[in-house]
Amino acid sequence: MVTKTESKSKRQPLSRERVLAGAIEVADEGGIDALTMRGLAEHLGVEAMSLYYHVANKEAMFDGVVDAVMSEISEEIGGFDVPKEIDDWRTELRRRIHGARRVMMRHKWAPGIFESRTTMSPMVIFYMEGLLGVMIESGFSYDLGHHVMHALGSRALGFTQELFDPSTPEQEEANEASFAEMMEHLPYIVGMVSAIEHDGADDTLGWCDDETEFNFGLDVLLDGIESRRLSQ
Amino acid sequence: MVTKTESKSKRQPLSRERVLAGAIEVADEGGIDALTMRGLAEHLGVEAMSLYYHVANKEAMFDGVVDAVMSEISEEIGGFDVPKEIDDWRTELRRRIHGARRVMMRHKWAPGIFESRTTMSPMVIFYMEGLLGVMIESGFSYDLGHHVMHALGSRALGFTQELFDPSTPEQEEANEASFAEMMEHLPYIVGMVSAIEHDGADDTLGWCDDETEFNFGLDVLLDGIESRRLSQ
DNA sequence: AAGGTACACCGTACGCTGTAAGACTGTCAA
DNA sequence: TTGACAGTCTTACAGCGTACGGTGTACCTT
Repeated sequence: MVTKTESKSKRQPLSRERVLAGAIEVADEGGIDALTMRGLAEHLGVEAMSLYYHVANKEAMFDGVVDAVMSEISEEIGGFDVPKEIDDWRTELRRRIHGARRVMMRHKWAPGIFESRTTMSPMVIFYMEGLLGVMIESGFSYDLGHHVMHALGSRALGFTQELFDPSTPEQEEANEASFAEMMEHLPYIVGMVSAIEHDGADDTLGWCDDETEFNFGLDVLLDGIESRRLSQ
Repeated sequence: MVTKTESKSKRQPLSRERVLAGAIEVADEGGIDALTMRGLAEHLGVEAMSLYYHVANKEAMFDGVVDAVMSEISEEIGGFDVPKEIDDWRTELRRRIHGARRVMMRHKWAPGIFESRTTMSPMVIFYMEGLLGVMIESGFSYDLGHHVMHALGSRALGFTQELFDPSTPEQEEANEASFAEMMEHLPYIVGMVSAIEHDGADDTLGWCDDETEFNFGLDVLLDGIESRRLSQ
């Protein structure tokens, strides 16, 4: 009842920024499924319906989160502007994409929500504009630049769709168990696994180093694109 | 009350197969969000809890649906077995991937649920075994084959992660509206759009022909891989 | 000082979801 | 006839997003 000065100092005001930042915190801590309106409200010391003053609905909140992540990428790579002088377009694209990837790795849930958007985030558009600008200024035709954007797809933002990555150790075990069951019908995969385990050059933890694989795929694409640029 | 012979002839027994087939029907008709346990039950003329006798839970049902879609792909391309004689590995891979893609295009919701799986579907494993087999029998090292599987990613199954594809005409309009607003800050994208609209060679409906773009990306990858195979 | 007004937040309630627990029903074997 | 069991349904519950209306507070005007 006697809450005159207390409530004033305690509760800092809510805002769209605080809602989005809180959403990212909750998702970082508990995964995307932990990000519920009620849960986020509790995290912010507020009631669920209060969020709706700053955000139209959950879907709109996701849009905002995507924009916030893109801002983080912008900081990471020092903005999206196209430099006047470009030594090597591949180096410049790689620099941006790897920066985006670092941010994505900090927020493992982010790829999933980027994929689920159906309307374009302004910040993503500006990011794409930057990539395209680098290409155009390096002698790409608009047509080739367009193709490249599609060919890169989500790789432009630093992530790929790894089919079936287990998020928990139990799932990993389950996968390996079902693998073991079918082994006799999988001569090529079994051969591959044992061949890779044998020399085990570039894998430290599991037998697939995400970073290595991402770079391999990116290099194949960029190399193939370069040869098309030269012959265009 | 007098339902002696009626119910017997009417209700054909439920089964795991009927549940999964029904799930695919519901998703085809109303999208993945329309696929709820209650909705599926109604579609099958049954109560929701009856489904749980044939399927452990919704997640397990999704696993089953993935397997069912993979079976459809298997039929589409005449099985996953590795042929004894392979003329050109690229042609053979393309044949399989395009077959998978046709099935995915019949079930537009399918990519989303493939991406959401965390444990591996047996049928997907067999599909991958087939792709890898084609490569190994064509002179790939296991190491290179492994890289290729990662580099292809979801493209191996015939779909790519197109960032922000609007699923409704309203969303498309919203996108174009927000585009128009930012146009002055998007010189490269504006240039690209007008350049492509200008000659408009291979696009019939929108300005991006999914099929063309998919093939472009796939060709870039396969070409780049071939050159690495030759120099391995 | 008194009243008006707009903003920020909250309490309650509704319809939807997946699914746990247990009761019913029909079919077949002993 | 009796029992067992597979298959289905009834009921119930907790959690979700969010519509609606109310409440408190800050500030401006008179």
